[in-house]
Amino acid sequence: MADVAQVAGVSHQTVSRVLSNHPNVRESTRTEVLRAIGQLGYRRNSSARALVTRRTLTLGVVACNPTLFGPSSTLFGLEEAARDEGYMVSAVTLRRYSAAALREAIDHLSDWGVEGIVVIVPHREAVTALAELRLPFPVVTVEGGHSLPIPVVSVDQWLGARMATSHLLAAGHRTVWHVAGPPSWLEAEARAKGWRSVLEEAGAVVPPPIQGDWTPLSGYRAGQELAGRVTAGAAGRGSPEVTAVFVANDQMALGVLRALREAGLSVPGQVAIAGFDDIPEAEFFTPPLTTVRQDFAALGQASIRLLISRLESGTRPDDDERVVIEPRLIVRGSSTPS
Amino acid sequence: MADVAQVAGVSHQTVSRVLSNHPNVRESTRTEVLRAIGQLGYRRNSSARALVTRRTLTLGVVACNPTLFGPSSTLFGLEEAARDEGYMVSAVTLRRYSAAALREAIDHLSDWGVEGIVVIVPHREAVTALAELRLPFPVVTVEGGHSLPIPVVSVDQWLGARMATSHLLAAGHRTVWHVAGPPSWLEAEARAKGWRSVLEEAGAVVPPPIQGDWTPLSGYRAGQELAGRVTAGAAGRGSPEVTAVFVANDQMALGVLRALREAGLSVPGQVAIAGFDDIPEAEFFTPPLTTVRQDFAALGQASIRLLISRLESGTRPDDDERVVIEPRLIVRGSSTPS
DNA sequence: CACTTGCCTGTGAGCGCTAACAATGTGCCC
DNA sequence: GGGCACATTGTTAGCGCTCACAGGCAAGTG
Repeated sequence: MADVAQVAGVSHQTVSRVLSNHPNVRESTRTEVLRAIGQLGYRRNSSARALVTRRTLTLGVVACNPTLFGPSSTLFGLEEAARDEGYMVSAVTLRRYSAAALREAIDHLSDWGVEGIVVIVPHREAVTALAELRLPFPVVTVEGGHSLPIPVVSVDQWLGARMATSHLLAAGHRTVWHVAGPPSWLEAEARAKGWRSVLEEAGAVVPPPIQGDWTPLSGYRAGQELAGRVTAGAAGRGSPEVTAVFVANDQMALGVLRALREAGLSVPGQVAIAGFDDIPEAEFFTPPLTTVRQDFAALGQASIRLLISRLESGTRPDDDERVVIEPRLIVRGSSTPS
Repeated sequence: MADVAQVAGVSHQTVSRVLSNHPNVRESTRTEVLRAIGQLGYRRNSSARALVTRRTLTLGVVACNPTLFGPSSTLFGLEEAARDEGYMVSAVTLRRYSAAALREAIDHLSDWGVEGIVVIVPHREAVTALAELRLPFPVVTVEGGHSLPIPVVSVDQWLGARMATSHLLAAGHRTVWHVAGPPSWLEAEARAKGWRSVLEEAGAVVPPPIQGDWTPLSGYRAGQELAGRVTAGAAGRGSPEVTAVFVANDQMALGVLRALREAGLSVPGQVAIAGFDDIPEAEFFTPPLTTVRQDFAALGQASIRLLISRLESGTRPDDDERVVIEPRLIVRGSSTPS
């Protein structure tokens, strides 16, 4: 910066003012400084700047498996929004979903001086641990559950599950089976609750949910079990007939579809299926999958807006701030005869 | 740090030595300092440290659409590897694939003082622009093409395409059609070249490749065109019969499968299909998709290793350094009668 | 004409840390 | 016992930047 000042024939402070868009700089001086900057290829040192301003303009993100469509889309929207606001995003991924792993990830981010973090880990243990940490900077969670005093941005999972389940019931099915996500995942829990609530309101029998782990393989296994029930159905084993299934995510739904097809069952003829997420592939499944679309990018943007508003207000407003985004039911061939 | 020093009854320099694991510190002093640190909840200021050491320990990543399975998996492996080496990763995503967008992304990273960057943008224009930028820090590309003087880490796309094509030919097909990715993508080009080379070596007719854009929808359209040819095939329009198709990625292959099925064609009975990537869903397509698996996580790890080795050697070794990872053919039902 | 006002610019201090050097204490050799 | 090597600690000087303040100059005011 001293070099630039010398070339431009001004003081380093004037160079600083030009770079910070300070108003009180004569136009001719400004252009002269900018010329010198261009000539020298100068870039302001961010560390020195951060040191004196006490602002790193960096936000941290803790993400769970970012290989999945949802988290990665959220991250995408989040990064874009942060960049527009002049912040940098540093992401850390979680290998295990333990409290220790979360703490380690947050420590790592703290070491680099992030001003705030977004936690995209809809996992009960992790979020609980998060609430217990008293961190010296603001935290926002995405899908972090509503029972903790941490601001959260989420899609209404409960409502989405209700939409899918109601849609299936409305098509005339007596009841709707459910392939659930792992119980430690908050989203899985909310979806299961939504599903159950609709059945109870309708006075329908609530079949035992089948446990999956989000992967297509687990969906496949669940599908095999369901197929077995359909085939053995006439024999009557106390459980209600399987004619409709709400699967907690699209990947598992893919596995279910395959298992049913292998068992010779037609979808939606014999069994209607609905998923959750609306991954790009869902429209091209066999048959195209009825599912619940989540606006992941909006989730990311909202989380950044919330985080930055706390950062810049400086205040620590209500810790129970909530942003809820509505999901949308996308009806396709897996639930309606084509 | 001064506070810690006072509490521990030492100088700030000793505190610094403890934090840097300097050898010459008496054990009793070290524990005393650590105790003070714990008591005060002190954290070393990364900006001040970066300012004086001239090391930010931050790496930048420029990624194209990280919603896709490949890039996001690479990013995942990359971040993990970087963290193990004590670096932080800051990622920026590209909205458009222009030279200007790339420059903007890199500027953004530079402003935050990254020590080096990994560019995961297998796009011709972007990579060419990258080669022309003379950046003051090391750059490594993932799938950045081998024709430029930039170190690159990649899966051998050409070989992967050859594997898939050879596999289809070996099954007895006269020739193999190809649904290609956008020509501006280096991976699309390499896969098309590999496909073509096998056909030429085998003396097979090379059908005109059909252009897609990586999306399931474009695959679906390509599939409709192919289905049309099969049905009209007997009429003979100069083009060879469609009995096998190598699709440049799994998402498009999904679209192709659906279009063929809608046209009443059986896979692999009438048309055999192979894809590329091995996304988690591929195994559960109808039928399960034969595809070429890429080890994306290894790609990310290798890119970090390469980048850090340049960083720490300080030297600027051969700019044509290359790491090539072998792909693997995964044979499933879409290419072989079950 | 002195005085204020507003604009523009320069000066000096210091953000929190590490590198280099200086200073102390401790043990060992001749 | 003097001197040397070594381990341990303290002192000082910046790293490159922004903030607070001071100063200079032109224009307007009483």
